Amino acid sequence: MVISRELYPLVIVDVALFCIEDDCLKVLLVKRAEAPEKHKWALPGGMVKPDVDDSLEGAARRVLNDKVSVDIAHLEQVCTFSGPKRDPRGWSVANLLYALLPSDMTHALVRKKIEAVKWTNVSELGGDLAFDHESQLNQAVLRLRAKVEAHALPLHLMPEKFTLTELQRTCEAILGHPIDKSVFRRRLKGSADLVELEEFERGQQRPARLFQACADFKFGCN
Amino acid sequence: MVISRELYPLVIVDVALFCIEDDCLKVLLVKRAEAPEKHKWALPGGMVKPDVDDSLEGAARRVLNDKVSVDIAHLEQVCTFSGPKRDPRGWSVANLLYALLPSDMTHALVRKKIEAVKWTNVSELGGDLAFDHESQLNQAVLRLRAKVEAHALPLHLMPEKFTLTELQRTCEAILGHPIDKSVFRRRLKGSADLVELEEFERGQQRPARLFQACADFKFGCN
DNA sequence: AGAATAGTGTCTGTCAGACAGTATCGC
DNA sequence: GCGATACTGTCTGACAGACACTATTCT
Repeated sequence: MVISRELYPLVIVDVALFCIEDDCLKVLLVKRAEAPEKHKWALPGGMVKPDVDDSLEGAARRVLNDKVSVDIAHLEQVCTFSGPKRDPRGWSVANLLYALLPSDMTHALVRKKIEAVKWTNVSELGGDLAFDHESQLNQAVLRLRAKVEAHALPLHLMPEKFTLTELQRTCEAILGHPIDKSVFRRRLKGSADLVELEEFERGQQRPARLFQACADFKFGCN
Repeated sequence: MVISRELYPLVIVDVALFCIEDDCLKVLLVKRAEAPEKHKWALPGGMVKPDVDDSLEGAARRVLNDKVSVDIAHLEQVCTFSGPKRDPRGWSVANLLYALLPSDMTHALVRKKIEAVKWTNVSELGGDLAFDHESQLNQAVLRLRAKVEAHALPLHLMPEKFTLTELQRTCEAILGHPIDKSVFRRRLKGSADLVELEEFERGQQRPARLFQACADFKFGCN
């Protein structure tokens, strides 16, 4: 059955999946195995399938499962890109969502239905992404940054247990600039999102106390 | 031509058009002239038409023009509502946008293609809106409030010339609580968005200085 | 002891909230 | 002068930035 592209827009979800690696904010890119934009790097994305998906968030979850076999804790709408030109297949609406992957799961990805996968430092983009994905990625980064600036803690990016210094490095990676240690820790004092553990991380120096996210933590709901 | 609803989602734009009337924040509701949800009050909205629209914003502008004959200065995406159940016609994606109408234009509306139009106080909703429009409206109000709380000035709601007291009343109507006068004015001192005029509004008391938005004002871009 | 990292204390400037005070109009 | 509204001044507390300081580990 042929659908008239003059009558119905394509509905797409694209996902910016972030993680922290080497104290840098990275985003998942996939190499497209099919036209259009074949062999180009892109955000993982795909058509919304009304017979399978229950919502845009569900579609985004399915796409991530299909392409890299991950289940995602946090998923959030950013904004929408639309128009006749942004996809050569026709008038389209791309719904951008972003998601956060804990840093102890970045190596658990399994490539499927695509040519390749990579984590790319968001500040070192080649500038040759498919479609309008570079604009999309910029919007997703801006949104994530805005949340952290509004004092939301990106705990979904952290492993189960972490030190305050690790959390600070994560926030710095997102914001793109250093934060004063005492300012950062002062803010955390009153936070109900963190649970102080009686465990310590032992290294080459003074051990650091470990923390974890509180049970009902949701990013962005203060 | 029949389209398989199992394969392609409906793409809709819904618009929350706000204005200030009697120092209250009001939203435009239209009474639907067609099924589904015939005769129910709803946000103005409609299908995106790829053969006519150049983007979701363009579609929203067209919808407002079609139903109440207004051209809108400020239009912004809020978020998206999706799923198989929210519209009886099938799996749909409703893109919610909001817009601001200057208070000296609220009587310029011309009803077209709909049964009726009304401005409704957002804090006095009957609770019987069509589809998920009540949730949508709540999201739009939250977004508008967040912007004003972040010190964006809702100048698109104001007439061309206005006093600081009028602007304060507008912000209070959006936020839903009073603001201290001196705090409000102190903030405005440094604002590049306002142009101080040499005109005054004369009334029963001491005349108040008039202001207007600066030439390149855009809501939310500080 | 010294290096390294964890964690704290304190000074300062900025700004919001609260509220009182002054200024300028019509009557 | 009086009422009403426009507009300003000032005190206070909360908090961010800057930076120095103490604490605890390993070598």
